[in-house]
Order: sequence, then structure tokens, then C-alpha cells
Amino acid sequence: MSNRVTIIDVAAKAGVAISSVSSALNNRPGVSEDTRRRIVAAAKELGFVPSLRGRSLSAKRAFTVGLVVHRDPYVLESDPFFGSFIGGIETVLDPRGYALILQMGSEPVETLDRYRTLAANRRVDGVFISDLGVDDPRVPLVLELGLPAVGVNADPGFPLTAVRQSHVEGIRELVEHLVGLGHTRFAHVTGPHEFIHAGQRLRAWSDALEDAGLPVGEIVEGDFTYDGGVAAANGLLAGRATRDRPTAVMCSNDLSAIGFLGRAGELGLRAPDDLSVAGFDGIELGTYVRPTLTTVATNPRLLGVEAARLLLETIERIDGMAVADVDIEPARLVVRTSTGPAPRPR
Amino acid sequence: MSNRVTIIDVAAKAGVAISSVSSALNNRPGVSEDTRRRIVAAAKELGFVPSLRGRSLSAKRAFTVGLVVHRDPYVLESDPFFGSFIGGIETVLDPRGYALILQMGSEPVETLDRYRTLAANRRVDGVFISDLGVDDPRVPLVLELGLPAVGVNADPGFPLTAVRQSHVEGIRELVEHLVGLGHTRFAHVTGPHEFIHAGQRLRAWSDALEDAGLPVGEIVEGDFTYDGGVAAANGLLAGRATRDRPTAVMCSNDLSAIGFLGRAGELGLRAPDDLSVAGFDGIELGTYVRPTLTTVATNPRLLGVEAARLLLETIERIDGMAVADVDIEPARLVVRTSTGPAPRPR
DNA sequence: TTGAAAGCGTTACCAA
DNA sequence: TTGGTAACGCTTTCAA
Repeated sequence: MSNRVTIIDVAAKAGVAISSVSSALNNRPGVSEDTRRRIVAAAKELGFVPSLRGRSLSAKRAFTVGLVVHRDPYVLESDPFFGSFIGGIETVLDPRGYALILQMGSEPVETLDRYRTLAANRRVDGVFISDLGVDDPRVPLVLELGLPAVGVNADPGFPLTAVRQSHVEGIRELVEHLVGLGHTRFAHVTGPHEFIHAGQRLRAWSDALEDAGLPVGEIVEGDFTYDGGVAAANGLLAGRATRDRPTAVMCSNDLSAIGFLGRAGELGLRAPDDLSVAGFDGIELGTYVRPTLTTVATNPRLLGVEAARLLLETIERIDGMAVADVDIEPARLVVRTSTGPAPRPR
Repeated sequence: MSNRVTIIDVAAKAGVAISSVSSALNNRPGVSEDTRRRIVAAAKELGFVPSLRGRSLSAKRAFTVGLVVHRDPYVLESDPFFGSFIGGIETVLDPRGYALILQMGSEPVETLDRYRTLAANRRVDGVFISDLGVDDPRVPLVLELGLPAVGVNADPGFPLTAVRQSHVEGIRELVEHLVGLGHTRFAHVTGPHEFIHAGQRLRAWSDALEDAGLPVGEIVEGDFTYDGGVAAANGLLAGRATRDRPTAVMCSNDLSAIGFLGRAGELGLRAPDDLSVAGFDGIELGTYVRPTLTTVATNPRLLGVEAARLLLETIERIDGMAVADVDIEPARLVVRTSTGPAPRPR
């Protein structure tokens, strides 16, 4: 197990110089077809695989990219975003000889340090920045460090290359769906205001309602968790007269919508008869709960694919030119059974 | 961003040889206290961080370990095991200068290739082997490759170092709990038989029931998913007379137990009145569903911590001695509201 | 087309 | 205690 095959062994076996081996194996010109064949044969016979360490040192590249997740463990556990996102990243990275380093930092400060260390010892060639926050400190940091980076679902004007999936169309479809069902009293349960996507979703919701000429209604801050949905349901539904309750509620993600529905049920309010509830994300769990959850379905896997593509492009870019952003297909409304006609006032 | 500070710069600044810088910064003997101070000062002033690439090449170590997840994306998404497991791993790796490479392979064959590649280019110094299968081909593979590895929840006699959390006590407690409630007709919904932990849990269940002098009852194979639980409920409950139905069911994991409960509810059977259902894992979701889920709670985070400790120990072991296995505290029964007294026959 | 040698940034060995 | 230098395994440049 100890002495692995090196380029020297291959050169010796093929009877050529190591530089020729390098050229031949990397499909570079300057090697005759004949010697190339000899070299390839020798390499195969010896089972030669270039050492990443040697390559890294020489090429000044780690062939590794990083993802630092800065959420508390529970959210990560229950959030299906990362599983799919990482899966998508992987499918791009692997064929191109890159690998993904995953780190977790619960504290925001800790997260920054992770990026710093990653950059300092050049462990990665670039990083993903997901779950962007308002005035996210990671952005100036990677800029200062000169660390290639790609942002996920960034706002317009983002100073780094970004991949986005528009939520506007889907949320607008949701509003139209609810309006078409006769709803007039709306409410929105947001995510934590420090995340930009929480604000993005709220804005799309408000804009669509305004365009429909309807009041935006109540807005309560949730936290993307099941418990947050429970709390929101308590705030919006508990102890209120029917006429004071919203009849159509959008929660900023599916998990909180499911929490909301659960608590609503305990309060004796059934969806879709007594009220309509919708989420955002499109997680599998939403197809299992009863009623099944109407939602706006996103595509985290594709987001990962494109993010990885962009990051590698940014890294391998020779000229310093910025890589163009990518927008994947917008998230779309998926109507299930948690939304229905507005209850008739009586 | 381009020219980073190297050990040569530090040596020049401190007016010493690079070998002295290396010794001083790595707290090796052979450097006078005085020069050490000068070197440390120079390093700090220059903001020197040793290059991982240089170190890797010289030390013949990647300072990286790998985790290859071989599940299909959906299971990964909804399985909280990995989030916590990885979180635990991280807390050990980071302070010791190691990082985690995460890869995903849905096909078993693909997974093996990942390990092979990881080993061939020496991208990692060691790997975790989780979700062990019966006659898992990864075990002979890492053995053949000479790749340090740690198994998670391996069976006795496992040829590699392993970290385990015993499920026996918790499942026995569950059986005693159910027996104490007067149940006599049991059923077990397993995980896929190719995973050893599915078998481990079934065996613990059967043994405990046998010891109690009660019939083991029906055993149906599930697949650890919500849908698998639904299917199992269809098989065990649908279209059966009350006297032919089991009254106490253990599902091999929480997710399938929740699916089982959901389907049971649709069939008009309420837990805990009409039947008792328990899971295994202790996921958060189990505290949210109604009824809340009785389960055997595991500690994936601690499993990750100990697995990482063992792996680093194995890697850094100078003598070839095997590292001793670690058993963390057994998983324990957590009684919630999905289990209750056996329904009175009428 | 081929080969020799420098360089990447460390660590480790061996003289001085 | 110090410093010089080989070694790690590759890529790349420059002569031959």
C-alpha cells in the first residue's frame, strides 16, 4: 500500500522522460503518436493515477471547492435544500476531477472564520455562498480574499457571479390561484428577516396582491421551522373570530406551512375548508401530510448543478473576466389539497 | 491575491533558515527560545499560513477525510442522520486541521468507484463507512486499498475499527413498554434487508419478544421511507378484521413510522387508541406529528464525533496497531403519545 | 519530438 | 542550535 506508482515509474517503463509522460497523459501536443501510445500503455499497465498532491502544488490549485453551511444543525437536518443542492453540485464536480469540502458553522462569526481559513491555506479554489443574508459579510470577505465564489439566489446587483431561480412567477401564480378561489383576507408567514430570500418571497407576495388590487394583509415573522409555523398559527388564528382570521396564508417555506397546518388543525380549523395554506420549496413531505400541501416548487438540484458549473468556470477563467449569471427555470406553483375556495361568510 | 507568503519569506524576514522556521512553527525542539520568538513574530507580521499543498506533498497526507453517501437523493434529504452525523464529524476535524470531503453515489457500483478514485489520487487519508450493508463490498475494498476507515454501527467481528450505538437496550425497553401496556399482537416493519442495521433492529425486537414469551408476529419489509410506511400499513391493516390486526407495531425508522401512522389514520385507525406505533431514530419531526411518535432515540451527532476521532487516530497511528472500537451510550426509548394501552377486545 | 531541469511550499535529515 | 539540501510528484519551460 505504501509505494504508489509515480510518473517516474511510467517514464522508466516507457523509456521516455517524465515531461513526455506528462504531456502525453494530459493530451498536450509535442508527443509523437507512437510514443504517446507507448506511454499510455505503460501508464495503464502500472495503474498510474496522477497524485493530486503533486498536481496541486505544481498547478497552484486544490481541485476542491467549498460549501460552508451556516445554519444550526436542526434546520440543516430538516431542510431538504442541501441534500439536493449538494447532489447537484456533485454531478458536475466529479467528472471534472473536483471534490466538495463541506463545513458547518452554526455561529455566523465562526462561518466567516471557516472561509478565511479555507482561503488562507488554499484548501479550496472557490466557494459557494448560499443562504445569503442581508448585507452578508461573506461577500466583502471573499472579494477581499480574492476567493472565487458563486452566490445562490442573490438579489440584483450582487457583486459576484450568481445562480438564481426566480420565485416571482410561482408566487404570482399562487396569488392568482387564491384570488381565483375567492379569498380576500390574506396573511404571510415570513422567514427570518436576516435572510434575503425571506424578503424576496414576501415582496413577490405583496406585489402580486397589490397588482390584484387586494390588501396585503397581515405579515408575521417565522423562522422556517415547524415550530415557527405553529407559533404563526397561534398568532393568526387562535382566539379570533372567524371574520378576523385570514382565509389564505402563505408560509415562506413548506416546513413552517406544515407546522401551521398542524396547529390550525388542533384549533379546529381544517384546510382547505376553513382556510387555505400554501408553502414554498416543494419538499416531499408536503405530498405526505394531509391535506397535501400546495406549494411553489423549487429545484435545488438544478441550482446546485448550475452553481457548480459557474464556480468551475470562474476558477478556470484565465482572463479575469466575470462569468455571467445563470437563471434557471422559475419555481412554479403546485396545487395540492391544502388550498381551496374561500369559506363562505355566514 | 496571487503571491502569498511562504516559509521562505518568513525565513528571510527573521534572518534564519527555512528549516528553522519549520521547526519553530511546528513546536519542534532544536530551536532556541530566542530565535523561535523572532520567527513567530515574523510569521505573524507577514500573516504566514503554511500551504496545505506543500505540507501535503511533503507529509504524504491530504489532511482530508471522506464520506461517501450511497443513498438515493430523497432518502438523504429526508434522513436527518447525515446532517447531525456530519456536524459531529466537523467538530472534531476542524480543530485538528482536517476537512471533510462529501461525495454522493446513488448506485452502489458508483460508490465503490468513488472510494477507489479517492484512494488512487490520495485525495483523502481515510474514509467513513456508514449505512453498512450485508457483505458490504466497501470493506474488502478499503482493506485492499490500505485506506484507513471507520465503520458506523457495524456488526460484531467487523474487520475495521468501528463506532457503535447499541440499539438493543432501547428496543428492549420498547418491547417491555408495549408488553406492559397489554399488547399481545405485534408486527415489525423492517428497513431494506440489505442494510445491516435493518437486521440488527429486527433481531433486537424479536429477541426481546421471545424473552418475554410472546409471539414475534408479522414482519414486513419496508424501505425506510414515508411511502414504505404507508405500504406497510396497507399490508398489515387494510381490510382486516380487528382481531386479525396487530395492535403494536414497530417501524425500523421514524419516517416510515410516520407514514404508517398517516395511513392508519386514513383507514380510520387512531393511535394510541386503536393501535400503538413506534419508530426508531428520534427525529424532530416525531415530536410534531399527532400523535407524537414514541421512538428509540439515537445520537448521530455523537456517533459522528467518535467516528471522526477514531478515524484520525487510525490515520495518525504510527505503529500499525488497530484502534479500539468505541461504543457510545445506547439508544434509549422515548415514550410519546403514539403508544398506549392495548385496545380491549370486544 | 524529446529530455533535462527548475519550480511549486513544505518537512526531514544531516552537517556544520 | 543552526543552516543547507534532498525529497515529495507533478507541470512547464527551455535546450538539444
